[in-house]
Amino acid sequence: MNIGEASGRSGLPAKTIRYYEDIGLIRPDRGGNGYRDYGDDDVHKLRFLHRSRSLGFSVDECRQLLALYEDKSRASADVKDIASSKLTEIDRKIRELTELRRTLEYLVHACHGNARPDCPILEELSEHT
Amino acid sequence: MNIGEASGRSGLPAKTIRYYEDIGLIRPDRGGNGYRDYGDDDVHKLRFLHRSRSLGFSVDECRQLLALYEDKSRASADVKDIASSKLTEIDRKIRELTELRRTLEYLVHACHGNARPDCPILEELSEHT
DNA sequence: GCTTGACCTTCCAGTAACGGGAAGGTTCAT
DNA sequence: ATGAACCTTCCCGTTACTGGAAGGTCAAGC
Repeated sequence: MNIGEASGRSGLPAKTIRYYEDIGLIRPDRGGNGYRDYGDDDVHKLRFLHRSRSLGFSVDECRQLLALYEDKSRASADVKDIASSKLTEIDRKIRELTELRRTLEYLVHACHGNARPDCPILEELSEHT
Repeated sequence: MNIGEASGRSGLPAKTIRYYEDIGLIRPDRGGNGYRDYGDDDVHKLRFLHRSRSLGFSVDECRQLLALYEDKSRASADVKDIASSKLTEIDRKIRELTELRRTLEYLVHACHGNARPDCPILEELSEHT
């Protein structure tokens, strides 16, 4: 498929997809016309990149995560190390999002209807750190 | 307190804290010596910024969230709108992190000990989208 | 077959969100 | 009073894109 469809299916702008190719994250085929040609697995990777980027992982971390899949020759111990260090980080992110969620929920429900004089959102936010 | 201590307490590099001042996110006082002087509430804000940035919110989204607290004159309906649209996004992020977590967990436990021939991490990753 | 519009290509320049490091002022302990 | 450890501004570099120009390709309709 062309880059437009890959963009539509992955949610990533075509510009970004080309950029990811520039920095070596994905290697699409080329048609005789010079157009990039993406397969379903490319779309999987792009979708994965879209997600993990939006969750606060750097492009380099995404590259590591992708490598877990792609580098079939990598030793399993390495895979475990990288994956479990990411697991720790993911758990932290989930905890923090949950706390942020609770705080916003409070803001929506507790400060109802009228001007909030002293909604303690920031105190809430930092109390649970 | 000086920027070094504010950095230590918030987890943000001093460079980043100065940058956040440049773009108008925080307004510390200045001492007679020209040094920036941070209060506890500044540290709260910085800690909040540190967190929400690492969770994939843009600086501009963080600015909105901070504004929920700071702009006391804002109408409550606006607060609710912004906060609840962020709530939706937070829920999505939590869902995606949970799925990513499950996939990595699988990678760590299911592909144990030896070279993985066909660890379907990407299929897993995209299946649940 | 020829145009037209929606694709695609490369390239170059700009932006956002920092980070490194120079050049110099301040503070504090020895 | 001198060195270490802070702090200041300024400027340049990097990461991860984003916009736009200039031009090639393709499928549909006349």
